Amino acid sequence: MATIKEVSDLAGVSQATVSRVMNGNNKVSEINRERVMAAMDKLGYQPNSFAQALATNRSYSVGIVVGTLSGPFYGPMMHSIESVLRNEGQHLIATSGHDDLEQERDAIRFLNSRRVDAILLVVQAMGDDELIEMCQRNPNIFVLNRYVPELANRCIYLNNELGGYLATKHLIDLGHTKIASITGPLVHLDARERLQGYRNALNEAGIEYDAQLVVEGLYQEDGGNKAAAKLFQRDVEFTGVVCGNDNIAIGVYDILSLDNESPAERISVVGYDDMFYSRYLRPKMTTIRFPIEEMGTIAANMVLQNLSNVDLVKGVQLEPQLIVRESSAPPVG
Amino acid sequence: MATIKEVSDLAGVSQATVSRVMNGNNKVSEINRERVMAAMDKLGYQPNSFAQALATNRSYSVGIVVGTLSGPFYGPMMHSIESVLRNEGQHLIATSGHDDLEQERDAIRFLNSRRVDAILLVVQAMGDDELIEMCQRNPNIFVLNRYVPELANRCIYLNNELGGYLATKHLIDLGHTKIASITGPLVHLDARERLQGYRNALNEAGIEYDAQLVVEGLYQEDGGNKAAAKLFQRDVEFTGVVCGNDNIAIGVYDILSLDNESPAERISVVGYDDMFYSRYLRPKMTTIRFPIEEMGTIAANMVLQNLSNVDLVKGVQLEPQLIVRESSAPPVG
DNA sequence: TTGTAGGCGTTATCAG
DNA sequence: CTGATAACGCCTACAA
Repeated sequence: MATIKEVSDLAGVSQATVSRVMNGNNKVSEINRERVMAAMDKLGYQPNSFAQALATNRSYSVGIVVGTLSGPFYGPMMHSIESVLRNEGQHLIATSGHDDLEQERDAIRFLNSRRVDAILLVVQAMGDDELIEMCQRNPNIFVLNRYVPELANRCIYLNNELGGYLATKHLIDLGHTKIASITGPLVHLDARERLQGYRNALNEAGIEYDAQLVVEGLYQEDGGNKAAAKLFQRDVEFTGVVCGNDNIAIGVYDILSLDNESPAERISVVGYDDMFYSRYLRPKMTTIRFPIEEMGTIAANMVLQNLSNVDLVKGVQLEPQLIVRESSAPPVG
Repeated sequence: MATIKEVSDLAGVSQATVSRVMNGNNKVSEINRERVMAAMDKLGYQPNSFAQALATNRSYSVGIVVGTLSGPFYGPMMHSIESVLRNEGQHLIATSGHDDLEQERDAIRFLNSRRVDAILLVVQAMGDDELIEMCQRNPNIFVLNRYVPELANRCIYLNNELGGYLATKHLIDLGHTKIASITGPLVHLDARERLQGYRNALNEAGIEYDAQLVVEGLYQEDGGNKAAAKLFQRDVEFTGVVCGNDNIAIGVYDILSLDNESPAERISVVGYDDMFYSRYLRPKMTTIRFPIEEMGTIAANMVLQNLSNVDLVKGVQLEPQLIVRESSAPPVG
């Protein structure tokens, strides 16, 4: 690859001049500018960003560590982040932590040695303490989809309790009184918050909380099926189920279909997250929308602001929204 | 951030020695090694990869440009690529081209100036000629999911014709003779190839090709609905539909459901790609599996080989596979 | 085994 | 407006 020196030689000017035209410094004569441009063009010159970064101490890139590069959750988020970053001449370096502590650490190490201008963290495995310590060392770290009180001004997170409340309230409004809940793993704060929202709605409606109606499931693949099966095996009646996420809700769909039943007939089901495929299910799923893209956009903007030395006073809490589709209906009988 | 100099000062050795312990050079006395390690630790030292890359002319990172960072297609691919790369100490820098020529060029420019060790291209907008020219300049570019004859040894692609054949053959084997096809945009080579596979199967079975039964659709979102609607409005009979991808097949699902019909009852439908959500649909979709992850793995390995100077003699063609689920059945009557 | 010193490709300061 | 030249942080002969 051509270097600045080759360009300057070819153009018959100094390296400094080449550098100047690259960086849009206007103190260059028109004639020289043209000569330089021509030379660059001829050589297919691309500045070496390592050298640039070394000299300027700026990398013009921000790093993100997500759970996985695939999946309906992180994808849209990275997408929106990249869009706004790119508009400002920044680039995104994406790494994944696979919800594994060592890998998360490794990813962060990588981004640090890459001297990214900022780091976006969407991590599960790493504990609050470690997070806090890192943030103290590095003022350009932001935490997504997670709330850490000590890091309040660098967190962008969802009001999960409200989501759980909305889902439950929806069923209550439809007339349901026997409402079950299949939660995500309760080690996760968000699962606990969603459950709390469920309790709040129940409470508000004067419905007593019944532990028999609550089962803990997994967010992944068929964690939903297992948990749903468990619920149906218990000897309790219910006409609606509030789920920890869409995957779990799909598990309920599956269990119902074993009896040739469909959601909303005898049992209403409400998901959570509104993954893009939820609308492809039949019946279309009633769910809680999680503004993933918006979270990404906001995060990216916070980064940009921080980089231009605007003081960040507080984090951002996003509101979930109820999306009513076809999997919920008034109880029969 | 601490530099190598600070570490060497603190450890009371030269920078060279610090560099040696970093790079696992064993010609360092145990005592000095320990001193250095302690110093690094104390300072939270992270080598500056810009400086390293500048000095070694190696970045230990490979770049990829995909259509979008989100979506069920690119995600799994990046995921598998990152996995194998990471195992070898390489990192993935992901950028997106949004199927837009300027953005694709920009992404490539970025990766070039990042001096990535190799570039993986999954691009749509860029023409063959431009691709060829780039590959000539840079021997470390690979083309995924696309076949360019002149670049045969750096392409990893799918046997699309076979896929179209398998889908159609499946319906024929079930007893169907009136089989429609909703293709992707025929400007795309893969859509044309899939269509050709359809023709081949028909031909082999002695069924005459009927242009009335073929309609061109879009791969995205509701491109399927529109094309399906068009097909159903034509005055032709058919009992099976072979689709250009799963999205299009979902369009057929939707159209059928308007009449309260379900796939496999009167009309069988076969998708293409086996997106992960296809199994969540009811009835579960019969489709052609596209080994996306495998494509990623292979690509990553090619990169690795090329980096260790193994000569690449040929590209790789992957075989699609028929996945029979519930949306196809023998024709009734 | 260790240290010295030159070089990697840019930027930026400072004279001209 | 232009050109030397000293950083930037690290690696790597070469010498000791």
